[in-house]
Amino acid sequence: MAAVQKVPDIVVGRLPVYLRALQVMAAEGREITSSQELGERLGISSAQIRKDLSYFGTFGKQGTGYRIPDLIEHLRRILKVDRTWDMILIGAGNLGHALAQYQGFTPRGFRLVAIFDNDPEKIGRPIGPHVIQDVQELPEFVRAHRVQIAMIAVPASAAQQVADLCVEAGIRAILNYAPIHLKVPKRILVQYIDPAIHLQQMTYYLGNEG
Amino acid sequence: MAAVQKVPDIVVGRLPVYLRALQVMAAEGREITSSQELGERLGISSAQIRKDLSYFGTFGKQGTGYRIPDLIEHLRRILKVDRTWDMILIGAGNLGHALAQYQGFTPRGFRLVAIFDNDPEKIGRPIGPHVIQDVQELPEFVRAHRVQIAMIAVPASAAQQVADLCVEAGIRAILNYAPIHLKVPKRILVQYIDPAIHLQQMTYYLGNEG
DNA sequence: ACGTGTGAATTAGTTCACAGCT
DNA sequence: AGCTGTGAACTAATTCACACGT
Repeated sequence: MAAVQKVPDIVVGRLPVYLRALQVMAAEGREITSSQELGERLGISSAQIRKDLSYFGTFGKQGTGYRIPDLIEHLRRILKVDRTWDMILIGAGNLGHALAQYQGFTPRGFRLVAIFDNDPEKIGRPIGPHVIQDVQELPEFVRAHRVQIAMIAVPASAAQQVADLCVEAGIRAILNYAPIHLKVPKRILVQYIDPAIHLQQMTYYLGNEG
Repeated sequence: MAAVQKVPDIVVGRLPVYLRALQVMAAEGREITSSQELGERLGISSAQIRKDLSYFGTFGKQGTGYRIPDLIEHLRRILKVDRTWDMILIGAGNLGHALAQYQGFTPRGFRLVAIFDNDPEKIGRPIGPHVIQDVQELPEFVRAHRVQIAMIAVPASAAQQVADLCVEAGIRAILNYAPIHLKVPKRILVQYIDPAIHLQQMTYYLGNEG
């Protein structure tokens, strides 16, 4: 069955996790896997994996399982990472530097094409292959290069303003590292990364001994 | 009603988000809010917020709403961040440096107490107030200081090994930045941060024009 | 004999809607 | 008049379990 019905967000959210695990298996030289094996690796039920995949098609072979390279290709196509997406980064602090140097984007479908900051001390300095640009140049850059994805790594106090600028410039998806909820039009996709949120989720379950 | 029934994980996962938003409001000088206002800020229904809070007690006043400082205190107590948790960091690369310098942990209940790496070039070097220690010293340090939380910021190839070492040393909660799923005993809490996963979730929804 | 794909059954999560307090 | 807290109603997600193809 093709993806005619709307796929639940929660299912879409698991696909990249499946893809990552499959790529690990491929790197191990594995050719075939099963929903059961994949589920065991990820702590997910095999039924869940089969059901999730069934929203998009039928990729396995009964009695055998899934050919890893094939399933990887299908997932890459479904997630649209069978191409490379340009991204910009705003914020050239410690986190910005780490993101700028991160080698993990390229093999997974993403490429950083520009870094912006508003600090005159930083503008013009190199980070890896890039030079920090004035955030004022962001709108023109985004329009000229048709960039759709931005990563925001500025302080909380500046994040909303930067987000507004991005949206105005035509950015359609934001990965926000600032610890605030962004107010953006519904059409804009936003994902949040905030380590303290994850840590606080865990401390709830940690005993009081600490 | 007190937290007698088991609280769903998904509810626990939202509490830190509520807390963060309330702290923003408090910083704005606000004293009172309502489930409706909070929900609008976060894109969540007011009923959801009231229901979530009802797992833990009744914190609001009918006709009025919630006193922000009080609700913050309740959430901090519920999440056990009304104290400071010691954390260690393994991996002193770009990301490790960013995490080591991050000012956002302290105000939210966390304190980095040690940084480890296995690279002889890095061991002994300072990062902010810390000195990078040999990962060999990790077990003794964790035991001596009763550290319960570790952040893993090493390459994927080393992450499982580091996680095993942490678990063996007595770590109970792991925030893993390496792009692999960790195999750990069920009693260990693990949270994952992987920007590519978030990006791939968004590209699913982005049109094909890019 | 094995593992997929999938309706059906079950469980979990969200929203409704309103009594009750301020 | 306004907003909480919460059972009840509803919707969503997960798991079950098995027919079917290899």
